[in-house]
Amino acid sequence: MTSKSCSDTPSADQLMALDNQLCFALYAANRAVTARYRPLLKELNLTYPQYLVMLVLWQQDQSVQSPKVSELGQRLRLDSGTLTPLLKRLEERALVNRTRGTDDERVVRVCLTHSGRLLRAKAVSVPERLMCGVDVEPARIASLRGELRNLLEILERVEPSEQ
Amino acid sequence: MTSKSCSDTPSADQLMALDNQLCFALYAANRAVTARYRPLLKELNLTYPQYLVMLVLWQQDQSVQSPKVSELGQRLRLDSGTLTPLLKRLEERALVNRTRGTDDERVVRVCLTHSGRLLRAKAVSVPERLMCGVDVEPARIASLRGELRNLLEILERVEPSEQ
DNA sequence: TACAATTATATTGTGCACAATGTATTTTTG
DNA sequence: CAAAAATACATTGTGCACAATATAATTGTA
Repeated sequence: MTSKSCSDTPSADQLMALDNQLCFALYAANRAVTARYRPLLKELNLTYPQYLVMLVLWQQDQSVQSPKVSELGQRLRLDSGTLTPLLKRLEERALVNRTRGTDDERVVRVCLTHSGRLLRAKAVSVPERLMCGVDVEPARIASLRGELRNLLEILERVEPSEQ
Repeated sequence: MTSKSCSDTPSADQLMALDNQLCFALYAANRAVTARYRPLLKELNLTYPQYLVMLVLWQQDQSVQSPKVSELGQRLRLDSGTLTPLLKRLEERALVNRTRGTDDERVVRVCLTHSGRLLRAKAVSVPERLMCGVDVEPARIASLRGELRNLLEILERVEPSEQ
């Protein structure tokens, strides 16, 4: 007998099978979920990443200061190359204002406009309506969400040592 | 007492909190995982979606017939608008051949070239190396993958009735 | 206080995703 | 068999993602 049994060392074929990869499951599930959001967000005229930005802004609307672009980026794990044009489109639609800082002229703070705040009322029904007609127990959703956050946290913790 | 307790009916604020949404957990985890693939795939000069296409082609290389573009699309849940330019780029790099069907001139079949087949040898180490230095038990990965496939299956089953 | 290093955002370019539309080729139907 | 419907890709346009680079402002340092 060798030190490891067959079940311990899957073949290269098995390791490379599409359906055995976490990456593809994540990739496909993510697109299936965003596809489910799409018709709901279309009613708000928002894309999915734009909706995420609005969620952050709605959540922090009570804060003393509007978030910087970099703070939105940290929260959503997006860089300025993604956020800058996205925020400009939201600004064109008068949902947000981008204002250059007075003390530090490098920073841009993003705050909601009146219509941006109003849009929240139309968005509150989205989370409930999303899983309408989909037979999944809320507890399983919550557990899956927890597992994904755990994975994300571990991956982000490891990065600094690698690379 | 009302018919439902507070814990049964979370507030709109709670429902709309970014961290309470499955969608964001999926979105962020997916990008974190693909970011982990990126340096490994750069050694093969493949993007992540290109890698997924190659995985399908490597897996089906023994098949009697090469897959159609539409079959790749079904497998990966991608449409021709995504696949056509991606496959053209793989063809430019001489990893695949795209050949118009002889019997049915509408279909395009995609097969591996010699170098496309050779590239597999360089790719076999990717799955193992991916989670190197990341402290997650394989069993948890497998379970998460199962949950995601389950979710995907449910979402795809529901679609036809809705929309 | 000059000047180097750092910080925060913007710009450019490539490659997905996906909706909408176009085009050529079957297949079905009257 | 001809016209209509369906099929399979291709094209176009918009909006992310992200790498690489640029620009401007601030901070640290000799």
